[in-house]
Amino acid sequence: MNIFSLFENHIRKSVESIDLKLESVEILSRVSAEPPRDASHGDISTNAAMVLAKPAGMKPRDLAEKLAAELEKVDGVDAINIAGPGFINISLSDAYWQGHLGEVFKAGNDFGCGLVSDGAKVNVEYVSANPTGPMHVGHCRGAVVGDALANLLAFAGFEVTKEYYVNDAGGQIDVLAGSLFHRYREALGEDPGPMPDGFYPGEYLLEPAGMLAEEYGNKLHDMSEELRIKLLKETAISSMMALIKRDLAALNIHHDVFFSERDLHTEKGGKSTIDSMLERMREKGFVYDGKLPPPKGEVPEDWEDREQTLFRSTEVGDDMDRALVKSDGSYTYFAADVAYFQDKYDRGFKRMIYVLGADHSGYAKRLKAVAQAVAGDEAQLDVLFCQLVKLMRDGEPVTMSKRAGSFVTLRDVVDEVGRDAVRFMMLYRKAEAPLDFDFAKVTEQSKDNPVFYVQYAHARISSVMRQVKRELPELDKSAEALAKADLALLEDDGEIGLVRKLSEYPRIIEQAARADEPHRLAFYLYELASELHSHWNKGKESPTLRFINQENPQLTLSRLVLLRTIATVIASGLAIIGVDAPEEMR
RNA sequence: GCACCCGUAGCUCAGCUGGAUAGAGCGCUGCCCUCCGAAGGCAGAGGUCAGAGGUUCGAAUCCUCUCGGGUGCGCCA
Repeated sequence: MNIFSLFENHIRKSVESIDLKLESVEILSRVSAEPPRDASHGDISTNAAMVLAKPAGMKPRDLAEKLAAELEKVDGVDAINIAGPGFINISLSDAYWQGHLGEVFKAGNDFGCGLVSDGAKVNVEYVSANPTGPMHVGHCRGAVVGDALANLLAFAGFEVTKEYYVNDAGGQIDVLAGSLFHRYREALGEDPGPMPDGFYPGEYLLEPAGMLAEEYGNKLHDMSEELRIKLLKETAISSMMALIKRDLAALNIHHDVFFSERDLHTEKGGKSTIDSMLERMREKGFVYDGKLPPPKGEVPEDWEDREQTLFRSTEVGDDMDRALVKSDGSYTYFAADVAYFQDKYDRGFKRMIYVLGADHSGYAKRLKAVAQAVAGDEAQLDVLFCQLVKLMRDGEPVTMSKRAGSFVTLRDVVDEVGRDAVRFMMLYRKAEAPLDFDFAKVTEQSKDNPVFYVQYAHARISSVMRQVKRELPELDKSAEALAKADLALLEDDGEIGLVRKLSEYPRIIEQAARADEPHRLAFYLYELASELHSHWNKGKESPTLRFINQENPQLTLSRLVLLRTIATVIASGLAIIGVDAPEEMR
């Protein structure tokens, strides 16, 4: 129920009925109906006359006149005026808006949902932090943006899978296992000396080390190296993933699939997933043996020029070909990536979204190249980059240094400022822009803090609901009674204005979902809250505008419908962002 | 050297995939509580949209170049 697309249809029909001589109908896709920036320009504005004037061989204003004559016949249209270079501004009657409010109220939580897709499968991969320790604050933004985007797409009608790629293979895991063994020996009372350079010194390995010591005693020393390392790796990884899942849960993030990189390397019937992927790619001509040019700019001292197995990614848009096999014969991370994408494609996804940190920006081209090589135009791969977050305290940057031990974990931040504030603030900025996150501001309860401001609007509505029970105990406020309320009683400009703002919600959802920009929703909610606060304060000067009117229970009932609908939309939007809609503020 | 992102009010940022007189918050100035939550609202001042070209009815938005800031750039993960 997006009234703007509804009117786009009305406009197209009007175009048909005046029988323009258009060479192609493609141009019609540029015709749009949108809310004018300036409210005095009416309720809906269209560029139709300006866009179509040239192909139709007419002057924009003449065409506008003709279209206006047609559009005037549309139900609910009160007045039409033509302005500027040829804008057609449509004003809708109060009755239209009152009727619209009724529909929105009836739609309830479904208002605005399912408008973009009919259940197409989308894979959103986010977080994917290495399982070598707890999550740090740098992971935070991608986690929130990815989660909100997944929620948004699901609301818009996609069948979304939230996925986490577990990098549980490669050298870092060897190091992690080594670090755990070190801690294990300590737990047994041995003295293995100081933790070697490059190992993971964090205290988070103490717990799994203790568990190993308790369960196995000193038996790990007696095991074959192969068996011991296997056990250490498995223990370390499951322990670290438990940590990470706990941290994510604190942010209310729950993935559907945890995809293990190790599985791609594991041989089944003598062949790993990567092996078979390479065969397929070799057949397609994307795999060859050759030499890579040395890196541009500063060439590393230990650069050696040698022949290796390469992926012909330049063929599909990348800047250079990429290595698939390391000098020791094992596969590169990139090889696993190709196999991973192949796997997603084989699982039936036509669209894969990767939410990555800005430090991976160089990765976009090769990922797109992978998608092109594997799936051609059958699948779409989008990369969403989240810029860095600068932590601030009292206007001063918080310095982070692992060496100095002032390393900020994601958990620290959530514990200090709360889940809602973290999630909202991470989305109150477009992802590609850097973000300052000030601890002081985010915990402040004032309009300086948008999280609070939006939640406050919801709480205020709840407050009216509580108050009306006291002031009008006799009034039937049940859902059935609300559904029957006479909405024609709502005729104040502020009230109609609020309905108008509500009508934009499906449009915002659509645009945000199509552009992969969940932050738009956060800004919309702020605007909606602002209109509510503004209208609320008018009731202070004009008591007749207060929501509760003792002398007029019927009017009160109608206003409760308006309030309830606003609360529903705020709660709906906040749920997508992943923030609570509280009944009261504390 | 190359790639990607950013540059909008004193500060932090929106700007609806090209629309009308570029908008919020903070800060500054002045107002509004006998009243559903003032944890709020109203009004005012504040702009060469980094700069220069181009595309067209129309550009903060698209293209090219320049300047400035950030991130990354061989078998790491």
